[in-house]
Amino acid sequence: MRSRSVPTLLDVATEANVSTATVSRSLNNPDAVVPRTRKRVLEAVSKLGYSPNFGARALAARRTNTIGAVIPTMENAIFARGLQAFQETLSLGGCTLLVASSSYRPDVEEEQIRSLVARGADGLLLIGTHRSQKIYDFLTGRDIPYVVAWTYRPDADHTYVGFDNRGAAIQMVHKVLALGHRRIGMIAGLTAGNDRARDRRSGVEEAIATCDHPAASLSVAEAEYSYDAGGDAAERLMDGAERPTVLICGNDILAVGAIKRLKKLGLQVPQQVSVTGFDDIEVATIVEPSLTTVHVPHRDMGGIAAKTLLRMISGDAAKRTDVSTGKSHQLMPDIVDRESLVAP
Amino acid sequence: MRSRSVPTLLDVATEANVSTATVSRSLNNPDAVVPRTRKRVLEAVSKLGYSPNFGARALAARRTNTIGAVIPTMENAIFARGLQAFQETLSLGGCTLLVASSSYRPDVEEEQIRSLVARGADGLLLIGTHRSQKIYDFLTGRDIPYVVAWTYRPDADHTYVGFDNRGAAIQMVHKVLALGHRRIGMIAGLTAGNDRARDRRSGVEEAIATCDHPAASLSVAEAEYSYDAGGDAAERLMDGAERPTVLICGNDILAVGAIKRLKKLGLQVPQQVSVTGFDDIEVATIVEPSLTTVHVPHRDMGGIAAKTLLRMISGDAAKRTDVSTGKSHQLMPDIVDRESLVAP
DNA sequence: TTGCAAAATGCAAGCGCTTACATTACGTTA
DNA sequence: TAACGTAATGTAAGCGCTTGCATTTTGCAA
Repeated sequence: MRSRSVPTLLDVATEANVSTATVSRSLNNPDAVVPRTRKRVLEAVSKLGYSPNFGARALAARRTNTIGAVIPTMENAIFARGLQAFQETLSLGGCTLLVASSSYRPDVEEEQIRSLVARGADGLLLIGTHRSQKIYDFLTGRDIPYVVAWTYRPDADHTYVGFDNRGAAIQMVHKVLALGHRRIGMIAGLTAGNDRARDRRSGVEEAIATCDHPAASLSVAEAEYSYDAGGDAAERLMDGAERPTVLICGNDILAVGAIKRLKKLGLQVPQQVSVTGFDDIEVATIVEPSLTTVHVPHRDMGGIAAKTLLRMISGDAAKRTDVSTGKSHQLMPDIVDRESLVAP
Repeated sequence: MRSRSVPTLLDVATEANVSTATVSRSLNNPDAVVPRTRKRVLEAVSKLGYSPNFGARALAARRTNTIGAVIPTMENAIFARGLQAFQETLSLGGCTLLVASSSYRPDVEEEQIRSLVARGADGLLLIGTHRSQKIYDFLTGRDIPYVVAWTYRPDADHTYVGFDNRGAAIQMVHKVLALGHRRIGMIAGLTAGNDRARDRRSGVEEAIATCDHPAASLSVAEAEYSYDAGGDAAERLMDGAERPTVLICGNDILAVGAIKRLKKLGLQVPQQVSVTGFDDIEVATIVEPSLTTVHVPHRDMGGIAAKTLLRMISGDAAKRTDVSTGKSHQLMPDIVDRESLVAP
């Protein structure tokens, strides 16, 4: 039998014997109110257990100090880590982060984006470029700044904070080739609707097609993001006519799955087959042999994305989508040498 | 020079030549409107690219269909997995999930909880019980249902969806004792402000104190949630006067960190030292030797928590905090035997 | 003490939406 | 065809907050 309804600004005002305007100001712009009054207001606030209604505030103030992020899934360490940094930097800037995950489904992603915008997100963090133009138009039409992360493109279509997936893949191929490998297998992540996976795959394909080792051959298998799928793909590849001497993997999970399976099949890694990864998540150092992989500075990326977004939303509407305000930022991944890659 | 401002309900109404009430109804309660009208409205909506303002809606309707969750960190696989399932179930029930992370800081957590409530969360998912009574009062006073997850207690103070951390720890000790270990080391997670970690630690301590093996001894080290910290703690423990024959770890990350370090120090795992974990995250199967650990059904837990919350918020205000509506649910963890634990 | 500018506070108009209630349109029945 | 019940639509009052402008208070110089 409680349920005296939730206290509002007016209740606080009455309690403190001031107007609602003064209460509002004591809360949002303390300097505009004399200390004595402010103190009285704050007391009333805590006495009543008042806490402002966000929707009403957003409605009246037309600013929410909220940034939204839509990620494919929380179950992927690389997003988790980047987001954590993103959030930390954001809160330094006084912004709150709202996270939604799309399960890699474009329709869900679109819905989530709209939902975040409806909730008043002042800006958005998006993963990868691959989405319908309609969504970009929607965002632009509403003047909502966004940054595209985990990907970098030299074009000026969006504000990117990321790295060149394809370039890094090419680099890895060159390294593999230089060691003398010629029969190469690739376990790619699912490329449908995933530009990062696609860039990595096409980078590998291109690098091999255009290299000056005529003997170099490539066979590719795609696998969903799981250890088992990586293992299955590895098994399939090793069953092929041209048994590869190296397996280049689209991400560390696939690589680790591959290593485990190869060992189970009695193959020695890296003596008989080398394996490489991509992302450099922690498990890369846990698996044996430890994984030679492409290191991506996820935390830096999150931090820079946050700063970029903060800058973009603080600019006045006119400048929001301005190129100089939303300057893209390219991060440089590098290969970290561990044990899983050796000469054939 | 675009910036015709964002379309509102009124714009749509004008465009479709109806009242705002009709537009609102076509969107939220289609059956209340004749198909011909509805069609006209929907056309206007898509022509204008209208999308409702969430804050305004929440303000007027006093219901948001939103559930909030505050987790310690996104960088922990166990929360990520549970949350993913939580979200999936929630969206089946037509609810959206808002996630915030507290970095294990009580003050931040409180702030996040208030912020989620201010944002209109209809219900909350909280991790563990350890927080100031003030917060629970706040939630109760506002009639906001919440479930406490990742922990289960037989009391009726809250609605729990979780498991008995202490019980599981005790179980593990019995197993270790039964194998013949007597000099036991424990690497516990940081227990300050973390009831899960504390329960696991006290479970181990109690089980050893009350067992009927007078020779059994225990030394404990705490470590933050990282591989390195786990390794350091392992090293410290092995340097002690009574070198343990088994290391019981408060979570898998610590256990894996310990295994890696022990191997580096030239100790054979499990022949010279056994190691056990807690959580059963994927890396438990990657490390060598694979980890004997306590398996916790994280996904189930997320799903059940979501269903419980959904049930609680659909009840009318009077029943919300009713015991039968918010029935606690205890999940049963079990030990999965792998390679890292053998007789001394 | 008086007068005045500046600082502090109050007033009230919305922000975009939902919904109780009033009004209108429609299809039936006598 | 008239009268009436019902379904469809419209009207308008807020929901809780911010903020431009009006009003009051304050501090200080004369």
